[in-house]
Amino acid sequence: MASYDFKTIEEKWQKRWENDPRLKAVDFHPTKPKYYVLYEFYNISGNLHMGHLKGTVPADALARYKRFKGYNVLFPIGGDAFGLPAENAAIKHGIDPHKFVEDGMKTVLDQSKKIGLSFDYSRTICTSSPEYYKWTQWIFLQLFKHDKAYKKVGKVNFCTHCQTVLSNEDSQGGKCDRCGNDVIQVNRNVWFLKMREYSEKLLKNIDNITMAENLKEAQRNWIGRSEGIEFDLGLYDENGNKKEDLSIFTTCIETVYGITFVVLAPENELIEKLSSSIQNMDEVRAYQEKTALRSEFDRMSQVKDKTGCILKGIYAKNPVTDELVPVYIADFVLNGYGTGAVMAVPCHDQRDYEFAVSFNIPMKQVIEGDCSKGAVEKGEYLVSNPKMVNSGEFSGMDVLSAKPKMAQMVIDKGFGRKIVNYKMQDWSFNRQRYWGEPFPIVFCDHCGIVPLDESELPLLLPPTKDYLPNAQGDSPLSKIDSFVNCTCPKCHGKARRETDTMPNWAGSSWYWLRYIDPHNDKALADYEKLKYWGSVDCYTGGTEHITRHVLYAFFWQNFLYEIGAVPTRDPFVRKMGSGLILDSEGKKMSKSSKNGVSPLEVIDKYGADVARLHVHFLAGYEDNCIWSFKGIEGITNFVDRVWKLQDMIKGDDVSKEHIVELNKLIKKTGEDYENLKLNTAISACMIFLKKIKEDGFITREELRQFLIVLNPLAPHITSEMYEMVFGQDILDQSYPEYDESKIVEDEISLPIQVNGKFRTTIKVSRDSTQDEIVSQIKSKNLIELGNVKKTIYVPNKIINFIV
RNA sequence: GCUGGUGUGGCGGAAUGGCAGACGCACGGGACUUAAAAUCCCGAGAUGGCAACAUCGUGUGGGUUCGAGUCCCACCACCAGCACCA
Repeated sequence: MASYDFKTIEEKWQKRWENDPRLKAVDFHPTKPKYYVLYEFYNISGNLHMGHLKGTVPADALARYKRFKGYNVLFPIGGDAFGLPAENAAIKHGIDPHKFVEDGMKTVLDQSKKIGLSFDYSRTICTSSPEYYKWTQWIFLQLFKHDKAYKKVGKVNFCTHCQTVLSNEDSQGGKCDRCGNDVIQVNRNVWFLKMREYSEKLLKNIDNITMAENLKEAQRNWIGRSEGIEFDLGLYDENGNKKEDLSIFTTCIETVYGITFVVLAPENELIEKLSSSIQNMDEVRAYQEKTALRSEFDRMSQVKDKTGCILKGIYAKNPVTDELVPVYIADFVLNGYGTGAVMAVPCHDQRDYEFAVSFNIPMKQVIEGDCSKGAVEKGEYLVSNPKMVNSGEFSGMDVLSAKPKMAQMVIDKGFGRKIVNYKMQDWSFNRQRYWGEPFPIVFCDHCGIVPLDESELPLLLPPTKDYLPNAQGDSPLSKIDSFVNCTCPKCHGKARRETDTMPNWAGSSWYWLRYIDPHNDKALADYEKLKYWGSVDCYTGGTEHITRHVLYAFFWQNFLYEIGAVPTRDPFVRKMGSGLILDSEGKKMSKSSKNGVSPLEVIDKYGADVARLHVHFLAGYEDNCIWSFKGIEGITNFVDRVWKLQDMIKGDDVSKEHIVELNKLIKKTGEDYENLKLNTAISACMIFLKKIKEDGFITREELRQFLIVLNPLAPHITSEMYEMVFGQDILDQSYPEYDESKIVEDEISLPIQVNGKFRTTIKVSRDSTQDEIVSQIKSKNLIELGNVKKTIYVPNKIINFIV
C-alpha cells in the first residue's frame, strides 16, 4: 500500500467536486426534502484565515451529512464586497475597486475549494455586482414607497476619519466600526429606515429562532424594550400661565408623588419655544453649546459629576399633586429616547439623587427605606415590597399593589397612557463614500424627493478615479456631474441625484434570499422558489454581527414579507454562533491585526482533511480556541490509521465483534453533525478506530459505513478510499442506519454502590432482576453487605445498598 | 451597575441525576533499531501504600436526593453584551 499522498488525492477530489451536479441544489426536487445550510458570506478583503474554517467546515459537514440523509441541500457562498476593504485599496493603492473585488472573489472561492467546501458554486453571488445590487436598490425603492425610508436632518454618528455618517449599530461603544476612531455627533441630512417600527416583530423573530441564550439576550438588550407610563404635565411661567405641554415617560409611576424636579435634554425643542419666559437664556445657551461638543458616547458612558442648568422662570406641574417643581436641562437626558425629558425622583433613583445633591434640590421620599445615603431604587423596593408613604390615597399600601393602581389612576384621569419604549433607533442608512449602492432617488425642485422607476434599475455606480469625499464631506459621487445631473422622472425637469451610497450592511440584509434564485432578472427571487426553500435551516457564522447584521436581516425579511415579496417572516430557523480562533496571546485572528494563520499554510503542510479535523478537535463549535499546531500530530496519526484500514479488511458483512461499536458510532455522529458538535464526532470515530485496531481487522461493510460516517469531516481521504475499495463514488451513498437494539450489549458491567459510594462493578446479563444480582454478589462474595436496610436498583444502570 | 454565559487533571476538552476526567496533546516506561526518528504496546487526578485497597477530588459554602460536575439557594472568579434608557 502506498502511503497517503494527500496533495495529489485532495486536488483530484476538489477538481471533481467543482462541477459535480450532486453537490448542487435542485429547485423543486420531486422527492427529496429541502435543507438550507448557510454560512455568513465572505467579506471580500483578501485571503481566508483559520477563523473562516471555524464557521465553514461545520456548515460543510452538516451539508454533506444532510445529503447522505437524502436531503436536497442548498449550501451556497458569495461575497460581501461593498465597503471598506475595496475602497481602501482604491484610495491607498489606486486599485480599481471592481478589480479588487473580482480578484478577491476569485481568491476566496479558490481557497474554499482547497478546504474542500462543497458549496454550490453555480449560485455564487457578489453584492457589488449590478445584477445583485439592482435588487438591493429595488428593496430600497419599496421601503421608500411604503413609507419606511425617510430623509431627515438629525443628530447622527459621524466618523471624522472615514468622513461618513454611521448607524448606531456601526458605532457600538462609540467607536467607528470601520476604523476604530471615536465617533462624534453631527447634524446631517440623513436617510433613515424605520427599523424601530419593527421592534416587536424583531423580538418575535428572536423568540422564534433557535440560538444560544446569550446571543438572544444581546439582541433583546439592543432593542431595549421597556414598558411604562407616559403622562402629561404642563410647563408654566413664573406667573402661573401655562406655556407648553410636556410628556414624560416613566417605568416607575409608583414614585410619581416624589417628583421634585423635571429635566429636559439640552436639545429638547421646547427650550426654544419657552425662550421668552426663560430668565437665564444666556446660561442655557452656553450649556447647550457645551454639551453639543461632547459626543453622545462621552455623555452617556462617563458617569462623572452631574452637570446641568436650571430654566429660571419655568415650572412643571405634577398632574397628580398639582405641585410646581423646577425644570432643568442636563446632558444625562437623551433627546432620542422617550420624550427627551424625565421626571426626577431623587429618593428613588440614584441618578436623580446625585443631580439633586449637586444642585441642592429638595427630596421627597414616597417609599419606605433608608434614603439618607442614596436612593432606594426599584431594584430594591420591588423585591422587598415596602409600604408607600407621602403618596395621598396610596400611602400605606405596599409598593407592588400600589404600582398598577397608580398606573390605572393616571390613565383614568385622562393624562396618562401605557406606552412601550425602545432603545433601538431607526437605521441611518447613507454613507458619504464611493463604494456602495447608489440610491435610486432624485431631488427635483418641483417634485421634491422622487424615486426612480423600477425599470431604471440598476442605477449603476459611475466610474471614477477620485474616491475621496469633498471638503464639505459630500460623497465622491457629488463630484461626478454626469451622474449628479439628471431629469426628474415625474416632471422631466432638471433634477439632481442622491449622491450618498448605502452602507455595506444593505447588501447583506437579504443575500440568503438571492441564493435561492441568483440569476433572476424579474424579481429578487422567484416567489415559488422562495416558498420551496423557505427559511434557512441552519445559519453559521460569527457572533460579532448578532446585534447588527442579524437584526437588519430580521427587519428586511419582515418588510419583504409584508409587501408580499417573500413567503416567510423568519429568515433563519437556527443560528449557530461560531467561536473565534485566537492567536497565542488570546487575540482574535483577523486580517487587520495581521496575526492570522493561513489555512493554506496548514493545508500545504498537513492537507485539508487534517486542517478541518484539527480546528474542530481543538474546541466546540461555539467556543473560542487558541490556535496551535500542538496536537495536530494526533490528527495526522488518526488520518494515517484510517488510510491503513485498507490493509486490515477481512470478511464482508458487519461482524459480531463490531456490531455494537459500529451502531454506537452511527448514532453518535449523526446526532453530533445535527448539533455541529464536531469535536465529539471526531472522538467517536477515534474510539471506533481504536476498537478496530485492537481486534486487528475490519470487514468490508464496516469499512464502507465508517468511511461514510467520517466523510463529512474528512471528505477527501474517505472519497478516495471508497473509490479504491468499493469502486463507487461515496456521494451516491446514504448514511448508514443504526439499530437501537444492536447498541445494547447482552452483558453489562453494573456499578455497585454501598450507601451511595461506588464500590465495584459486576458483570451481569442485561435486564437481570434485583434478586439475581443480589444472589450473584453473594455467590461471588464480591463485597461484604452487612445489614441491608434498603436496596435501590435501577435496571442496567446501578444498584445501591443502604446498610 | 444590569443582563446572559462559563468555571472539570500539566494542557485542549468529554460526561440524558447513576463507575468523573471519554478522545487527544504533553509526560513516563517498554518493544523495534547499532542509534535516532517514525511506528507499536503499557501507565498515569491527588494523597497514602510493594500491593490489594483506602481517603480526598468538577470555583467556594450550604441544600434536595439512595446517589449531584449535572437540580435548588448564596457567594467568588472569568468571558461577553448593554450601560446615566427615565
